[in-house]
Amino acid sequence: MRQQQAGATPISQTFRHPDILEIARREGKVTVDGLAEHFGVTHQTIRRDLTELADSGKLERVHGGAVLPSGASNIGYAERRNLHEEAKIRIARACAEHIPDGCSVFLNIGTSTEAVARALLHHRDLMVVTNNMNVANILVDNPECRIVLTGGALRRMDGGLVGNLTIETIRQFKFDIAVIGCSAMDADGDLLDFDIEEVGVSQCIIAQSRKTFLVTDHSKFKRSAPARIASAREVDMFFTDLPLPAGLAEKCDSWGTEVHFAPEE
Amino acid sequence: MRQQQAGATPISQTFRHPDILEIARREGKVTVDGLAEHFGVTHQTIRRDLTELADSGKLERVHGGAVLPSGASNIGYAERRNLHEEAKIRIARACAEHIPDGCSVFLNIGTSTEAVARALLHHRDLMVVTNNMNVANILVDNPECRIVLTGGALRRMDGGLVGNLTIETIRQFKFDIAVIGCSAMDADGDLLDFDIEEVGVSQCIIAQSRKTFLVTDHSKFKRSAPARIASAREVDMFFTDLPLPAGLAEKCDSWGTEVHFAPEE
DNA sequence: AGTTTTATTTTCGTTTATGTTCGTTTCACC
DNA sequence: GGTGAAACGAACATAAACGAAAATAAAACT
Repeated sequence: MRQQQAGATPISQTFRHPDILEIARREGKVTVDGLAEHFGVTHQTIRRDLTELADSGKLERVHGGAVLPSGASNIGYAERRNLHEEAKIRIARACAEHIPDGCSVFLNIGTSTEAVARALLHHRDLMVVTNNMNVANILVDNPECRIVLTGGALRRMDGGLVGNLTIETIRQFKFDIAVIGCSAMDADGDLLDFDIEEVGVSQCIIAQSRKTFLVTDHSKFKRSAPARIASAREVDMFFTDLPLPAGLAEKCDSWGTEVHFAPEE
Repeated sequence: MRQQQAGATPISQTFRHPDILEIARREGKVTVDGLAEHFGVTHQTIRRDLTELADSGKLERVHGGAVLPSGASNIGYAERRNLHEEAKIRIARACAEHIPDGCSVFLNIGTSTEAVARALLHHRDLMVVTNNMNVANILVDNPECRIVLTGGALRRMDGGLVGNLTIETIRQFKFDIAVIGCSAMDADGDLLDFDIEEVGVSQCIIAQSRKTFLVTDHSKFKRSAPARIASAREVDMFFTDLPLPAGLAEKCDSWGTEVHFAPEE
């Protein structure tokens, strides 16, 4: 009976691995041939090392060797962006139609708000404040849009700027419209998020805005998340792609929260 | 039997891809001929590389080579970036050699500091604070670098984040090294700038740093600008490409300002 | 001692990257 | 608006690189 090491961290800890990484970082790349000679071992052994290092994300395998990982950690994010992409675009377009030219808007972190940014590329005379570097990079292409970034540490995962600087920045503004996304939404109509820090930011944004727009695709209805941002009661307009779960629609109605569905084309 | 890899990431991997991207980012474009010679491979091979990079969205294919995807930055600035490009790269490299791994650095606005950012792509465990969005976009590719952006309004001209938020952010840090550029430098050894607001920022940076590095190419010696940042006396290391005008060299010497020339290769 | 586990080498069939050739498309110059 | 040269992509050949599995060596444990 063979025992297969399955769980946890299958990181084989060869003493070569640190050295390989060191060389890779110094030279930018490593070759199978070079390493085999350097350590006095077989090509096959080096290949196994490189495969392991690549599997754990420390290196990126190429034919003949390996290189440092390129675009860093935003791969998972890039995939998430493609998830429900068409729906997000439709939602974003509907949202953008309710954002008049010449007003001040906040866009927070998330793929949905980035989609809104893309939909705002032809609006005029906007003033957009954001804690999302991707939003800034997108709106650079709209020459009639003033862009303000909040300060903060850049989180590669999603381009977010996080930290206490963010809230301090937001306090200095008063927005016409806050456009926020959320990680999940439950049956009570509560907006939820995975990151407790972001919750504080979102709450602050809502407090500083005359109107609050929520953009969320239907997949968020099925998920849950630990931190509570606010109730949909505080949202003025809610943009999504599919009809709301039973009960939620009535609640929004009684709260005066306008629900807008982005029509499938 | 041909196996067609359909889903996921069909990005073929080769040593050349990272290099090609780096060249493209530096020069703004790449040519098939140039790359073929640079790597010592066939045109056909380069074409394949470019096709793959274009398919994955990293580049945009044109007849005879490839360019950076359109979205990015504006053109006037891109042109200025090419001015004295080789010199800037040499200067930046010399500067980066004096920045040890693991330290905290501020990079301010300017093409020269962006070049330094590119030279820091393989440093480890850095903490970089900047008021320059381009610097942030460059250093995203260094996974071992923490990036903090100051808040502020985005100035499209040069990617700078300007406004009172910047100084407030800087006050919260103490840097090992401040890397600053300037618009001009006069015979008295005074650093000058066109923008009065930036002067305040630069002064604040210098005050908050243990060491100050200045990066400037020789063209700045011939120009003048209205606002005074500081004297070269307050600079610890001065990186440039050509010998200083008469008189200035002696002054730097008497002030204890180390002058480093980036050698022409 | 003996046995199990782990790391490496050896071997071999398969995959992949690259160079070569050639017909087609695109560009630039007249 | 035509024409020649350059650039392009497809197809094929080949040599290098690859992964899987068995053989061997070296530790680690009983």
